[in-house]
Amino acid sequence: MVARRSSKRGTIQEVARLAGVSPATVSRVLNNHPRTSPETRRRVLDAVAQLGYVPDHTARSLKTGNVGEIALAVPDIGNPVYVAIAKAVHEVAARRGWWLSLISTEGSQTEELRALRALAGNRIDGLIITSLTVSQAFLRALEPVQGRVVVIGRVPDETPVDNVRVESEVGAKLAVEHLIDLGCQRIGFINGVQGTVPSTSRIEGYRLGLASRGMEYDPKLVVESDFTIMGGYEAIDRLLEQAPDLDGVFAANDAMAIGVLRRLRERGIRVPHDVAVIGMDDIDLCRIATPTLSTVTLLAAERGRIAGELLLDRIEGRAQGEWQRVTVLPRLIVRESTSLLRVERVGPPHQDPNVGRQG
Amino acid sequence: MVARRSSKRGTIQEVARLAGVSPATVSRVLNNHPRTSPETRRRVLDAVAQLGYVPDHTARSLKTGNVGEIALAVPDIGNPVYVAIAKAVHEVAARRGWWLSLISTEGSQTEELRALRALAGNRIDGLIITSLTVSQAFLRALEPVQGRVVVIGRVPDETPVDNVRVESEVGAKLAVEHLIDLGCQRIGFINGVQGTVPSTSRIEGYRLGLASRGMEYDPKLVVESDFTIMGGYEAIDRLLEQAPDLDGVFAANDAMAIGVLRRLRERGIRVPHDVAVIGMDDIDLCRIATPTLSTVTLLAAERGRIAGELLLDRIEGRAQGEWQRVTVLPRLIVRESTSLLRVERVGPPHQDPNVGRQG
DNA sequence: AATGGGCATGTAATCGATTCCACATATACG
DNA sequence: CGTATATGTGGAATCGATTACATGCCCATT
Repeated sequence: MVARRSSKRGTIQEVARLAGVSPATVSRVLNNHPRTSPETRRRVLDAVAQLGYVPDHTARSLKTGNVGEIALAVPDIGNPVYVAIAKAVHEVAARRGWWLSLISTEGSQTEELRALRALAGNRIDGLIITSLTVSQAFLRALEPVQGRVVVIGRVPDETPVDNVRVESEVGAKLAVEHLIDLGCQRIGFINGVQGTVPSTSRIEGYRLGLASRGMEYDPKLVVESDFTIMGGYEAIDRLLEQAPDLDGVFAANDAMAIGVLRRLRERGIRVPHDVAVIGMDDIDLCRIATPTLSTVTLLAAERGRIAGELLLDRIEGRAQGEWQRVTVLPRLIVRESTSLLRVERVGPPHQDPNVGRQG
Repeated sequence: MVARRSSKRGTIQEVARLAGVSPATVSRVLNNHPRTSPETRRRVLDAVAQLGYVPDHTARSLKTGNVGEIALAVPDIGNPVYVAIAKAVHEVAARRGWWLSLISTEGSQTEELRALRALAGNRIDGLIITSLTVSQAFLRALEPVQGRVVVIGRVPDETPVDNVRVESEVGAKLAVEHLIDLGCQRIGFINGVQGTVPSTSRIEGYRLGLASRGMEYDPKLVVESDFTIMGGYEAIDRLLEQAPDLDGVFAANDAMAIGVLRRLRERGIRVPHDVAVIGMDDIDLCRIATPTLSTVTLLAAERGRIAGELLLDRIEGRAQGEWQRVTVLPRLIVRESTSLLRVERVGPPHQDPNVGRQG
């Protein structure tokens, strides 16, 4: 990585010379300082236009001590959940006059630490980070950048950051209870990558849901996968092998649930008649899937918005003291994949009643 | 947008004082200059560790004249095509030691110009930009940043940038010819937002495809939509109203084609038996859709990779002179939505033969 | 006419690193 | 032993902006 700035766009000195004023005056005009005469102002702006001058952002940042940019680091920009978060943060940042850039960490801890280092080195002013696995190294790296970082996803209580969380155990519990209330007796669970924060809380919620309805936990009903469509597609085969009497499936996210729907259709197993399926996240695809997919929304956009506001409040100096802990509550969304259970359907497929609601 | 750097992480001066050397020496150690004694090196690194010192990126950039960062500006990070491009660029950037950040312009020209200004102001070293509508203002803004920008998407020949293109007319033509060769007589076309570069070239290809097989262009067979799933969903209704005798549909992208599939299923129209459907882009969803969706790939990942290499070759000084024009050729990918046309299907749905191929 | 205040502008210090140049010391060579 | 060369380190200039402070001017007030 070697580069050298190529096209000289001119400096403030050259603008000053051309306009016949001092660099200080040019700076004042460009930054809209109150005391500048209209005449000087015009001369400076003319010179700027003539040279095509653009202030050097690096020099400006060095002097002013801030760069006007925040970043959002997510494990995978291909994941619709993170896209939803990103769009929400982007909206907040734009409204409040900040530049947002996105960083895809590909789930690698090295990349996460790199993002935190970028923050420590003042490459950016603030960072919103969503980490799948909150390690000790990660927590240590948060120390030196206190007050400039917001974590989406649960961190230990004493961690010195603002934090946006979702009670995903509660969400998983809602999903399982919903299946049970529909009449399901044998509910399979397809989890994501073991050891990650989301997978841990979802298996916990699965157990809670069973317990709350007095049902036994059976390890035969649980398989592990990887949070992708193809992962769900192959996981349902393993699950059916372990538990052929299955009549409901809860997948730890919608992507896997959609893989499940696809595979079940291939195998001639009807949803929801033979097996009811529910996912989690409420991505746009749920409304496109066949049948439309019931799910539990974890309010990704809402969390993104909150994280954005928290971060900017903090780095704009609008908020001080106490680290914030904001928790959002999941909601159940019922669609075709858990409707009409064991009731024969008549007539053509109908329009999804949830079409048009906010994703 | 007001902020001030909060936590002082210390400066190179303080490290120097603690290590009992000069700032120059600290800098040399940190940048792995050849002539530094092991003893001094150790003392400096100890001091760095003790203070938790991280070099100020802004100051470093000002002096060295480059920031080690490139950006990719896309109209919509929610669009899988741009995600594919982003992943490819990210891979190239990481391999070559550059930091990549993503900018979502939301299709707004203001945001595109803002990205180009960021480049002009040395906030970033290089930029890859994909623009839906190449305006005069846009082309003018490219002038001052010559040699540091790559455009994905066609620009006028004389434009002073490296350029990666795809012959999407040829792609559209392939799709239409494929439908005709299957026996389709009345092929509808659902275009995206009129006036954008992609939509212009796709309607052109549609006409070319018809012409090459001696078929007439009928305006009744064309409707406009917006490149989204929901857009395709409602557009097919309009199209069927104008042309009830339709037996094939070419949608200007896969997202709309998937909306079409969904709506046709709701209306009890069988694909491909009654109407064959083909899209364009080859997004992952094609292999998940019911039926799996035939399409024409425009090689998004490949274009991203090429753009990344071109940009870095240029700003690393590895390439000079002549502006590059790289064109990739679309390929037809046949799946269920255009297979077995007018042949009754037997047995259960089969595995998509394209599963596993590179998206 | 002298004084004072407000205003527009210039001078120069500053942000925190990198790097050219000079210098001191150590080593090699004849 | 004296000179030449190699090596490690420090001093100070520098990148390009912002901004505190100083300055000079004009006009109002007494």
